[in-house]
Amino acid sequence: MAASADGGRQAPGAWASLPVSLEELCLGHTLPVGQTFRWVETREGAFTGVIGSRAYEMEQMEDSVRYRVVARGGGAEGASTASDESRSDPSIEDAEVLREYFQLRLKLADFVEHWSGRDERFRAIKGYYPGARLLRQDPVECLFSFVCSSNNNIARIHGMVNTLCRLYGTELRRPSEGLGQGEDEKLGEKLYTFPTLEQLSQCTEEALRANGFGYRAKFITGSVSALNAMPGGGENWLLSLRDVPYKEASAALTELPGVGPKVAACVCLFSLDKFEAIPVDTHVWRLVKEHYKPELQEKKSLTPKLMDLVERALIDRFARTPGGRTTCSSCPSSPSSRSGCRRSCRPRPRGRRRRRR
DNA sequence: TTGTGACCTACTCC
DNA sequence: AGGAGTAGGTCAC
Repeated sequence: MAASADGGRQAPGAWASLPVSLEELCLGHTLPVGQTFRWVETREGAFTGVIGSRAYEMEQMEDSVRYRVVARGGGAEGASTASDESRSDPSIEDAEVLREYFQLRLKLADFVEHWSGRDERFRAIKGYYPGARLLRQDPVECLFSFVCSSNNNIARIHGMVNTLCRLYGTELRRPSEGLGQGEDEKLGEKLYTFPTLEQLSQCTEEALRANGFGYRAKFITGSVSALNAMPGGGENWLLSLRDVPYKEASAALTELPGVGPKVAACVCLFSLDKFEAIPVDTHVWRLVKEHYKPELQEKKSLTPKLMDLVERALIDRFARTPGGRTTCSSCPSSPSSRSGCRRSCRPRPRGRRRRRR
């Protein structure tokens, strides 16, 4: 724990360590692959990003991941999903937030073994993507991030999510000594929480359009309004979807403007514990036609019905047990997620891929 | 039920 | 140089 950061200078946030191997958690295969848009790679193998009301710096080490909190929320905790941190040791809470976010209670090796036994192709390529984990994100953040994702690319989605945070989120406090000076060019000068629904309620379609959201502007304001109309509040309504079956949650989400089957699947998978959700995007669609369902080659467009079919095919292939039940309830990651098909297949033994910017 | 085009924007390819 | 194609789609016909 608490290794000193650099010889002399007192580090504002002490470094601590998560005892996980690269096979269990590789930051480079988990954070910049399109399931979250809140992390910036500040240098090789090191990322800075915000979870709830804490900003973390994380770095991939030989047999662990080290981290420190570089900024925190103010009095009003904003989008924090963690319980009250005043009651217990903040450093314990800091670690617990990470364990929950990275779902470290789930052992990735068990699932890699299971999928390897079910699919030859997975077996052949698994070594190229060690430690690619599924995150458990805040549903509000996840929803609005993926509403921005339609007809879009990762770099631009990243920019839009940052804009939402900068315009409507809460600025996080850095400890006294200016932390991380010098790496701020990539990071931006300030760190913000993702805005709460209440904060998002301030935004207008015109303001969003002026900030480059395009036709997604009315999706965002529309979804904010729809969520605000939910009895008990939109945040609670979204969280309550964790307790209903996947298809039910997905159907409820697609009622929101800007949320189609693909975005709903993303929100279900990345924030609502629906491990059987498979976001069928253009890449998954192509991959499935190429390797699993060649008879679909002739299909022109990807209709909701076909998305269902693709999803079922992948569930059958990877999650079905001989008894006919799926293993989805405990499945930590989907082998069909984009981490598999978008990345080159060059071996990266240390798992630290460069990202193009 | 499926197919089609519009929708914002930036970047790559040719 | 500049148009077409594409990027992790959704919506309205």
